[in-house]
Amino acid sequence: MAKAPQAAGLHRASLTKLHDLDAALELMYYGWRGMTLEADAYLAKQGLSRPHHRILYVVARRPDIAIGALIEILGISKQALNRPLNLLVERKLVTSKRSPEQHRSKLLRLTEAGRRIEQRASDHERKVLREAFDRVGASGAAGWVGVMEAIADSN
Amino acid sequence: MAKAPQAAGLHRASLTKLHDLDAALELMYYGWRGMTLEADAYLAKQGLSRPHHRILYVVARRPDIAIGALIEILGISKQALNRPLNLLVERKLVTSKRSPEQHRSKLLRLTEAGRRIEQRASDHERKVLREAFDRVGASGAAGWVGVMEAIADSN
DNA sequence: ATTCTAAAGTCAACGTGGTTGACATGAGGC
DNA sequence: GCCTCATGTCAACCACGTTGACTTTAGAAT
Repeated sequence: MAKAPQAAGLHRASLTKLHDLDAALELMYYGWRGMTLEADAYLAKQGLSRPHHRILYVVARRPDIAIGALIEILGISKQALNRPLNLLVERKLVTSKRSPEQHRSKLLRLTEAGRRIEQRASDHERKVLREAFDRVGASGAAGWVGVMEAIADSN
Repeated sequence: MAKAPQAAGLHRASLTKLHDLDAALELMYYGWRGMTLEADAYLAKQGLSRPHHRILYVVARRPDIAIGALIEILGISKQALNRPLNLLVERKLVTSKRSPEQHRSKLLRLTEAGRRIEQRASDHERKVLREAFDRVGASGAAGWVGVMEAIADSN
């Protein structure tokens, strides 16, 4: 976990389009990168990366989530979760306690520091989105949401 | 290189939203996954994965591209390109020839088989986009493009 | 012709994000 | 006391990326 992501892909375009939807396809790629670029750079400065952010993001929105539920949501294996989560606990960004009644599962929460980092990383992403939405106005934003929902639900 | 990507993330949502843009942020995540899911599954069946597809995609749109230019566009190192590209050449999906006059650089092209796989993989992605665009109509699609361009160009 | 340089190829070491499989621990249910 | 479930941990593996250090190839320059 280190290293800021590099330039990559340069400027989009420069490729001739073979199909009418190639431009849209590339926009999805560069859009994803555009949204995450600053956030990844910020996380890298903190010695963290995307998987850590995903954990922080989910735990922030589901305080007292158990490990098993977190695994489900992230869609990764228990072992894959282990390392990044332990790092977050070591760094005191996440606390892991057994609850009073339900001792069987551990409950995860963000510490103040964890909340701060989650917020800042996500803020970078939200900032990019906000500026884009502002640029195109409410109707454009609504269109974007409609398309993305259709894509997200296409599986 | 093998294994189809697994479910992961389940259904989107189920997370409480801390900010007004959280929904959009998650839409970007699930949108990217939604677009690439089928394509990745298809590629996995061919024993290929995303990096191979990126190579095929670029070479298809820039026939006779040199290795150096490909590295630039993909934004990865020469060594990182080497393995997947060699696999593609071994499988006769890509040909690599020195040109008559410019012997210094090799020129890459897709074979018929390479073109076919590139097309099918990209078709899966374009299909998802097309259905989404059809669902929201031309104005929604235009909004989507506007937002994505703003995001892509935000760096 | 020899030397210099640019493009490409190759090797080794490493980091990180995943995967399985196997096994240990901790705590509630019966 | 045992069973079971949630969690933790170890080892092996794979894919994808990185640097660094070289070699090979072939055009360019003196």
